[in-house]
Amino acid sequence: MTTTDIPELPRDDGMTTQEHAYYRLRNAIMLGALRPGTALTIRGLAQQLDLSPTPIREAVRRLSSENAIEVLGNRRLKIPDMTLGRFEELVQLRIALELHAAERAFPYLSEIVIEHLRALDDRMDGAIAARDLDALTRMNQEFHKILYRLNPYQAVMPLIESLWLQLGPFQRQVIETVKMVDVVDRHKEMLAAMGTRDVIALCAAIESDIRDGSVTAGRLLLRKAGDARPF
Amino acid sequence: MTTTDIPELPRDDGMTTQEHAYYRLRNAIMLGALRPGTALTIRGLAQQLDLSPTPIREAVRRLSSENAIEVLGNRRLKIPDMTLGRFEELVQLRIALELHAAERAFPYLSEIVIEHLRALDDRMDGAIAARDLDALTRMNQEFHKILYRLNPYQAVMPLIESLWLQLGPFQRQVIETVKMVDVVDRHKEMLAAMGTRDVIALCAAIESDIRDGSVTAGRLLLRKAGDARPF
DNA sequence: CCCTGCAAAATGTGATATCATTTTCGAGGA
DNA sequence: TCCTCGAAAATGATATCACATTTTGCAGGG
Repeated sequence: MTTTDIPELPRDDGMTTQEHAYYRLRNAIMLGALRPGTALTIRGLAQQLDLSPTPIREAVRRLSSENAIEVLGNRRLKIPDMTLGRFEELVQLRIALELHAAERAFPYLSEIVIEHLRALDDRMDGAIAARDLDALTRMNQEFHKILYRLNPYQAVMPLIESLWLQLGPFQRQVIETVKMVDVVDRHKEMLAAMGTRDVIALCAAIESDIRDGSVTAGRLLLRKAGDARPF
Repeated sequence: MTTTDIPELPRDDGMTTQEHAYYRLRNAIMLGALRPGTALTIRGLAQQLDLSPTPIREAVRRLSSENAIEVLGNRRLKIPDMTLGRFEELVQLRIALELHAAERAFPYLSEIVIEHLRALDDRMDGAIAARDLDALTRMNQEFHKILYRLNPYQAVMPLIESLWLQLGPFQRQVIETVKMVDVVDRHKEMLAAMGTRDVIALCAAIESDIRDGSVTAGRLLLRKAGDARPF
């Protein structure tokens, strides 16, 4: 068994063991701590997180339902492989869903929220200066999430997060390759569009934001072996 | 405990107990056998399905990750309530996702597939004549699924199915109220559009198909108590 | 008739044990 | 050196059990 480190995560009071395991695994996947193709075992994870297999299996099943973990026929688990075709599919889906979410959140935009997002963006500049990839990823997602969740009738966020979860394992390798400067510029564009209440410009900025990370990613996947061979 | 009947479902060979429980519950929810607001208990379900609580818990967790079952803070489970706001949100999401899926599946359309869909549509006419709601629902979903899954890089189907799952408990009441004639007409429109390879018309037909079921549904929800009170 | 409080029953959770499969790995042969 | 095969180890699945918490139902008081 490869001893992939699952980052620790504080356990809130009243939190179920299974819940804790779920969020810890989820966090690890989102941040790219588990690479595509990584094989997992329930007992191995149980040992790593120092829990019994039962809550681990439940956490794993939840993640498998979100397509973050693949359950193979022979009852073994792995982080899904990334292929060029799947990657493009996921990116297109992100665009479709996140633009939809932004449009429906737009009427709920307030000056207070925009100010909040501005502050978050400033902190992201700090994370960039500090080369803190994990914090940057987390805040980037938080930025989008705050916007999308303005719409009080929430059904879209879980779907978007499933996509983030599926892209997570691969994202790490992308970010490590890139200079990571573009991301934040797009957020500045998004903020400007929000300031002038320009929904078209906002959507355009979001689409660019999503695409930015994808260009080099696609190049990475192509450099490997087209579509057949997993990454 | 209300003894809500969970419809039986054949258990394929090599199928895990947990998997069987998952599909059986999923099927029950999709077909609307469990109404919104229904309270569930793990032990109760275990007794009903004649299993131990362990595989039930895993199945329930999977469904909770797909937002088909709500896990309340006090550790109790229920089928989520339906409100007008949530319903409209889910319908809008269906439209956004299914049009996206149809567009991306379109290039893979072949005459054989269209013929297959035509045959399925004929069988749906039979189900309508026989007033078999369950079969109709199943075949209706199958119809859409066959189309969307033509695109070989599948990531969208699980998201769409999560939406179907969330609409399922409410759908039953809608269908029981309506004369159920429109649905199939839309499928004929879809088939016509496929025949002439007209993607615009196909998308329009799909959108109408999705909306059709929603009009009366929205009216049902309004007749109740606006948005605050659950259905 | 309605509210309050308390004891009994029921529930979710998580650890453990057992069983059937699957994987691992090294010995022996080509 | 490479392949085959079989035994040992590891693994996933599931039932069961113990425990803490919650719900339920009823008795007693207002």
